Amino acid sequence: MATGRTHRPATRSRGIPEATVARLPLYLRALTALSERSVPTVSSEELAAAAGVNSAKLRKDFSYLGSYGTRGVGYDVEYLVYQISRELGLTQDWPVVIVGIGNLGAALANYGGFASRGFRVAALIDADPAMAGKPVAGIPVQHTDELEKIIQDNGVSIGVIATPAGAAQQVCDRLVAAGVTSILNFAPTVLSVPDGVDVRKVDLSIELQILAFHEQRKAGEEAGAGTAQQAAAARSDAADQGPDGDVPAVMPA
Amino acid sequence: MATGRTHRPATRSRGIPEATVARLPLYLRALTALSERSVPTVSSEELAAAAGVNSAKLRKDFSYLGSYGTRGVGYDVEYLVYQISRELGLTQDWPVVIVGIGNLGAALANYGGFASRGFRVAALIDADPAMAGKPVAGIPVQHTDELEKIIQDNGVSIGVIATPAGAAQQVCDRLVAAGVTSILNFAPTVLSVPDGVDVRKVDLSIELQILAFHEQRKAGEEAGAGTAQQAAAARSDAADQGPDGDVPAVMPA
DNA sequence: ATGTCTTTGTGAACGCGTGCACAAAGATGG
DNA sequence: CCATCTTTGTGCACGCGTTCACAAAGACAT
Repeated sequence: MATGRTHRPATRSRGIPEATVARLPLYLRALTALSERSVPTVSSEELAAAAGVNSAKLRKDFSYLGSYGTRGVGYDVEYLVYQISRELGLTQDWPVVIVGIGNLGAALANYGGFASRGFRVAALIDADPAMAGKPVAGIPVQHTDELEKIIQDNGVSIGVIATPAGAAQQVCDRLVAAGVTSILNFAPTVLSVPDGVDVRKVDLSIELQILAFHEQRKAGEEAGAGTAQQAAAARSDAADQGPDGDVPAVMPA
Repeated sequence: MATGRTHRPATRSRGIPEATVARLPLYLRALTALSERSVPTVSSEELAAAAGVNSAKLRKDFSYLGSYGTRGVGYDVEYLVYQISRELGLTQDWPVVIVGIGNLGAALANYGGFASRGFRVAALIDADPAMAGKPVAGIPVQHTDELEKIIQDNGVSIGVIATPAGAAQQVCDRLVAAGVTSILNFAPTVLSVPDGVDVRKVDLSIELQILAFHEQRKAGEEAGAGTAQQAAAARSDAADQGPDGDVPAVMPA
């Protein structure tokens, strides 16, 4: 998972476990798809399959929200969509600012998934004066000097940081000081924030490294057991070392 | 955290817990920074602070790798950088393909964090014939027809999917069939893959929804207890409803 | 050599999350 | 109204991950 929770150790928020909260958006997506196909009801088994989870887990997750199902029938799709939306706070409008309009920031601004669920890009902010006024995704970029004013005028409580790592903590501090209490961080840094502020991070590099670990392990197992050579054979230059073999100390920067 | 593990239920890979693997890149980043500042050794306490984790957790994590510390002194930075790099498989080259060169795909291609740790963008692939040959981040985009050939010629085992949701499963199937065994999925879909293939997903929309949940909870608590009005007051139009109040059924699409 | 001080490595307890398996609930048909 | 069948909701047990707390290990000074 490309995400990590910081702070809020594992406090059940009003009885709903954190792990369940993280799955609600998944259920909601599957349910929305069913709703668009005008499917009236769905069983836990079907919905679980669509969301890629265990059906018992799904039922237990829903049980935290209340008893919204009908035994022998399943769940009412529309009703469940509404209940989950409400639980996640998606029935209200969430203005969001994106700070750092580089390649990634621009991509995020253009991302459709933002607007679709109650999230509205209230402003794009960048430190480069040359960017100021230039429209990205139809929204003019504003300079960092305006940050505090933008946050306050728009009542923004969610900020997205897409700056270089070096600027992230500073931007974070300013966002928090201006009233932001939830931060989605794309910069490869550990942000420190005061109590009561939620930070979630998305880190491409970490995800790739985790994949590489498992990939290496697979390659090692293949080499160890005599089976399944095809993948190992296809790889050309992969420096066929054992998983534990001591290799010359060539380290990436 | 914008990531979720699919498959591989919780199998310790050669004794190293999954949770530990997910933190190793964090430690590595902190250690690399220390290394650049020529710091020779570091204590578990200092390093833990830099990585944003508990020091006991860090020590236990390192204990899975072996006994690399010196009691009374701490850990040798250079040695630890090397050991973790090796454990994560970063001492070898990992060619990666990015499929779907839209806004996000292009941003990923331009992302510096790729190249820095042994990951090399071997090819960019897009279904749009008009994109073919056009250079993005200095690499010419190739058409989807070439996918299988590219994978095999370059020995690619890690694929990044940045296509629209509708195309993701199909692209995934082709990647897997061609030999890819690790996938980083940015498309908002649940991918189904055969055993032995790892999928990690990065989903902006899910992260925002989780933040919204906690944000809503915070607002509710504030309203409930009579304290800390300043944040609630700053918010202008935020539809000041209780956390449980029944509201008119206005749902986002 | 001996004592002191720092810091690691880990045994043990605890809590969260997961999944099984089943009883309860309701729909449906006769 | 009763029997049957489907599907929910949940009690329970298990395992992973986290954290505490401390003994063991080594550095360093005397």
